[in-house]
Amino acid sequence: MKLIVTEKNNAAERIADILSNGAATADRRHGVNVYRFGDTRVVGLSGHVVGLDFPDEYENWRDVEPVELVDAGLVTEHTQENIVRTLAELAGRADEVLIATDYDREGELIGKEAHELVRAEFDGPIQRVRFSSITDTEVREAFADPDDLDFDLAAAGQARQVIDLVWGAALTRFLSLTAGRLGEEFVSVGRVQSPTLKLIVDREREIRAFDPESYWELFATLSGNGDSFEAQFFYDDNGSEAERLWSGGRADAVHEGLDAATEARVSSVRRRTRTDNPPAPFDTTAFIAAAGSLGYSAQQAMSVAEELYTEGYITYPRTDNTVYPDDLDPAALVEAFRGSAFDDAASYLLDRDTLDPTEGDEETTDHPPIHPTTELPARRSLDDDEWEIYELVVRRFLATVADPAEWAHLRVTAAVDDYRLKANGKRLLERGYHRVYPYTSTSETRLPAVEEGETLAVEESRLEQKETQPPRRYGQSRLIKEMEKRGLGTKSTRHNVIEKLYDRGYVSGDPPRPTALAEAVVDATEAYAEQVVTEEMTGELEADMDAIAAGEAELSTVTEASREMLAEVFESLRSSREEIGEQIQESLKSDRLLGPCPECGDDLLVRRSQQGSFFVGCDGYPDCEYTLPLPNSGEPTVLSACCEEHDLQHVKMLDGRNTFVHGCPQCAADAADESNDRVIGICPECGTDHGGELAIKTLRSGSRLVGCTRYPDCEYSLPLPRRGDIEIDDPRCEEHDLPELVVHDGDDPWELGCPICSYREFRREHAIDELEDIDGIGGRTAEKLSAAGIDSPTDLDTADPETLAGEIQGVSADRLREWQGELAEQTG
DNA sequence: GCAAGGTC
Repeated sequence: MKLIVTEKNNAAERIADILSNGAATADRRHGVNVYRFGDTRVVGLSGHVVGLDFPDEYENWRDVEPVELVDAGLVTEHTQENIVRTLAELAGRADEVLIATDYDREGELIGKEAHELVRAEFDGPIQRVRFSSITDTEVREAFADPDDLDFDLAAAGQARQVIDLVWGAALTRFLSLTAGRLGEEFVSVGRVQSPTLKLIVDREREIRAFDPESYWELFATLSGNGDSFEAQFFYDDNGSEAERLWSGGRADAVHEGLDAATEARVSSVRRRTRTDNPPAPFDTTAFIAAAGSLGYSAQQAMSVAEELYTEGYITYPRTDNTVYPDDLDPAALVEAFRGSAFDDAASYLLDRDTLDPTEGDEETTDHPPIHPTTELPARRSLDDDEWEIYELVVRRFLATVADPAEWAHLRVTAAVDDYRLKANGKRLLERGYHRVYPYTSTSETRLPAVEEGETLAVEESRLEQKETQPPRRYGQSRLIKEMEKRGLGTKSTRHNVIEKLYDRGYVSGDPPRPTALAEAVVDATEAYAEQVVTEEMTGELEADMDAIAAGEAELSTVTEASREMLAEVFESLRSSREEIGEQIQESLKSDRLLGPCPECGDDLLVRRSQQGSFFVGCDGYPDCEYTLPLPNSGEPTVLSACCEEHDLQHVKMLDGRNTFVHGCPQCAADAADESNDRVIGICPECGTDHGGELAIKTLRSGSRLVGCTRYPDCEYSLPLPRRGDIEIDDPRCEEHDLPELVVHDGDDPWELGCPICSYREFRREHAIDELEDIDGIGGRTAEKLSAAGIDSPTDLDTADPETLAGEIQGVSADRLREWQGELAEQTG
């Protein structure tokens, strides 16, 4: 039997399909897919199936000195037992084994792991095949000419594993122990995460140190032939054009001059056409950036893309490649979109003579750029996010084979006495790729047609005082680009690293802002282990890995030298242990510090109750028991803005799209204490028995609700929006005999209606959203389920498929059972 | 429980 081992299931399936001319069938063995055709079996790993770790005796953080990890031996352990067992069983029956993992360094190491697992059961030939993308020709050619595994290249990957583990674990434990942070909230350090964090912290320091400078800009409205346009004053500054004036006196003088003038003479008109080339194919970084401008975080964008990939609608989303492989036939792929939701774009493109795809700078050997496959999803089989991302990938592909756009640029300069004004206009001449790719701006700036020498009227002039701005914080996609530029992380890990910084409490908000903890950790690491907080370590590691791969250095020599360096770091850390610990602890406190306690003058801090909810409490506890509540949604973060009345810093609740500023918690509590409940009707729960009434209430946490006046004896309540004035309107709901509520927040009043009806509708929509998250359930089906009384995934899970199928048209009991299974899998 | 790298 011939055994083929790939890096992932998806690759196994496709390779089996190609080599068997579509005849392969799948079996499951210990929950692992094994593809079979003739005498061949193909099995996919799941990336690394063995992991590197310290032996058990190093497990306890308190009992082991971190420095002991520096020279500790390492052991490998199986991390995917089912796959390892399947592989071993297949190897036992094989008489030929081919390793077909990805064609890159990490793939070679994964291949070596498979090699060792196979070798334990089998002593025949084990060979390696390499192909740059899983396409018919490439795969066939690779299998016709197998090679040997490159153990040097795999050893280069092992060097990375060892060095990352030893440095990361030893320093993470050291900082966590010195700061007294053990358990879930440890203080982590790593070769990739720490330099990334330093990027964010350094930028924040620049922003803080920034000293804004005033400057002035001048504008004038010019008109001629019944048309008017805006022009800006400019002057010559040592041979280059400048618009900003740095002296207020000079700005006033120019303004007076322009104000006094009535006429401007057009001194030049310059027309140029500009070619606007279509974008390069998507690699992971460019994809994340494009999805980012649609509002997706890096992590969200990748999760959706991975889902689309697993379903077979797009190619592998983790790639650095920006050049389509030779055997991608662009015309055939465009043709596949005829008659689809992208028919217009596809037909337009197929009317061209040639479809010549763009290329980016990077051509790699493991995966093609991200593009759609010829398998098209039905709109209703995807949820809104999936469809939006799918459409982005499709349109990006279509854009790469479309024509360039053409712009007409027009520049007009005019003279007013000795002063000069300019205006720039642009018009889209040829839409080109913008026809199929609506994500980049095509907004035009129109200027009227004016001729050189023409006289225009000066309608009005304007002086604007401005200030220079500090550098901007890195957004997530910008951060990923910076990481890529510096060689930090890989296409598969960069977005996870950013997510990790959030999880560790190093950054919050979007764009990510560093916490005081992050600054303290970067400070401490810069002082004692500079290598790990700069990209220098990655650079040196790359060089060492290249040397190992080229056979010029030994794995053990490289890791020994690295351990030696780490030992020196620990030498210098030893005497500063207490100082570092105090600094980190202080930073942790300052991240939560609001201001003085009104009762005892000690510090008020954001704290967390044993139940996990946040509140404001005094550092003097238990001597001082002063507390203030916080809203019950989101994670609190302390802002720099401060309440003048109470000297407490404002609090913001971070909760994705539902993020809001809570403000001063003392003010919120005071406002609630001063507000009166407004009775609007009878409590539906206890009104008839105990005379409970429903009232609009404001809680000390800032939340508002419609609740029973007999609280806490009756806990009936309905949520109300946090912001805006609530008006009680005249018409009453017939069903519930309650008034309709109107929320005034901003310009448009929001008619909330009867609070019971409105909450019921909110619950229904929420239920539909949740049901749609189950694989295989589209928007329509979710609505049907909801109409049949399924209010949540739990309801679906406990429903009897036969009964429910009888109530919903077009949904069989079998499909319901399928979804129940899916649900069980998704919720684990 | 530590890292970073695969993959889901």
